Amino acid sequence: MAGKRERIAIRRIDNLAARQVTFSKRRRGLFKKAEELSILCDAEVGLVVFSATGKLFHFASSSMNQIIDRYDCHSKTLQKSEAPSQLQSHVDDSTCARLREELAEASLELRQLRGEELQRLSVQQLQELEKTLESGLGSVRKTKSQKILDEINGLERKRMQLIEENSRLKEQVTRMARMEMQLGAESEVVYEEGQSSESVTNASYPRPSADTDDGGSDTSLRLGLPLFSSK
Amino acid sequence: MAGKRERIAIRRIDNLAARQVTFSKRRRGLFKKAEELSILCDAEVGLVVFSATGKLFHFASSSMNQIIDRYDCHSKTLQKSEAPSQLQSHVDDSTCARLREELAEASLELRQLRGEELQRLSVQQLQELEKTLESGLGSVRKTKSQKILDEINGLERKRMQLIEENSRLKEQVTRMARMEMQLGAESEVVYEEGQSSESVTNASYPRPSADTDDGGSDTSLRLGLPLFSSK
DNA sequence: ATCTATTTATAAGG
DNA sequence: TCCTTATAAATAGAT
Repeated sequence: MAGKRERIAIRRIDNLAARQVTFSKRRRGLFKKAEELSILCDAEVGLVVFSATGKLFHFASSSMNQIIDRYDCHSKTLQKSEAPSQLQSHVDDSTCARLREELAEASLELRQLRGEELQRLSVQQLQELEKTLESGLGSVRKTKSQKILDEINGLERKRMQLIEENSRLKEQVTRMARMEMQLGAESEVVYEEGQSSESVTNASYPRPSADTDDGGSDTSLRLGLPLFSSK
Repeated sequence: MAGKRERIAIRRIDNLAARQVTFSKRRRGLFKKAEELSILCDAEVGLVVFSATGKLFHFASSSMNQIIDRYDCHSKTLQKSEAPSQLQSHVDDSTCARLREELAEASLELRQLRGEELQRLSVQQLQELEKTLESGLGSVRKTKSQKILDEINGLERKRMQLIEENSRLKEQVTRMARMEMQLGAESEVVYEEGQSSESVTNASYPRPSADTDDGGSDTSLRLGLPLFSSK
């Protein structure tokens, strides 16, 4: 009886009648969902649709003008020092429009690089996009590896410095212990000795020499884990 | 294991967390459907959503400004005489500055996705960039494959149509040749015969019937070669 | 974010 | 356009 429904590809429907039928069905669905979103989630939603034949359909959870204004000024974060001189600010109506265009274009490119809105692109364009992404990915991975190696080397260097400092300290402790020993008969005071050669604490004995650690001894570098995620 | 789903009433969701979760889910769905409608039905679609927290989300099949302009035109019905007062231009410097900022930001992001200016990024940020690129690349490849298959199918269909037309033409030629033969004694004129069944030219013999090719017989589809570059 | 049971949207056909 | 039905897609609720 009824149609065996099939999945359809998202590309322009060639048959005019079918396109119009689909347009009304999906338009209704879209407007319904727009309204539901605004109600369920307390969001402000504005939706404008022009059919291929030029007919206008629109929905606004509040008023369309209000939404358009809010969209236009979205981050007019500035109360700003209003220079009320209309002479100056009027210069750039067209500049503004051009900026908007450029921004729209850049945003589209960004979305496409992120894998969105690809349907209208030709195979040729997709090919270019793919090449761009591959090359970008290559650079990113190379840079990341380099940075990771740098950080590892940095850590290694610090570790070495600490080991050195550590032995110096141990030597010093030993020397002092010997001195105490010689005076021991008089004062009966003995210092404890011994620490694993790997553990370093900021012992409160007088510092043996100048600070050999340039830029503070912060050894907790934050790596963007997990390292080496995949190939 | 998973939730027994229940139908929900369409009214504001009271629980904040639930409202936010629903917002992101439904927002994605709505935007997807908006894009699909614009592509499937060749419609111009503009969608603006402000979350309850004031965040802006938007989609435009062409450019939002264009859509807003077209919307304004329709709703006003009035071309009207421009009030030439300087108060007219409501786009001020702060908007312009904001646009410039956004554009700069978008440009930087674009360059970084393309693998430039990565040095100042942390390993963490590079990691994120890498993930974004990988996912974008996946989408692009998927879309490209689909388009290539579409084009192949289209070509195959056209080829079939041409083969059919070809046989019709050959038949016609044969028929005409026979007729000439019968008249041959008188006029001594003979038409040549024969073409490989694969080759089709626009023979200048009278066309056998109406044009069966809707939308022109352009069979030279441009594929973005090389196809199937890599996985 | 991920998973499923369910609801919802919708393609195909009258 | 509306109706019907089978099926694809979205998503509520839970993890």
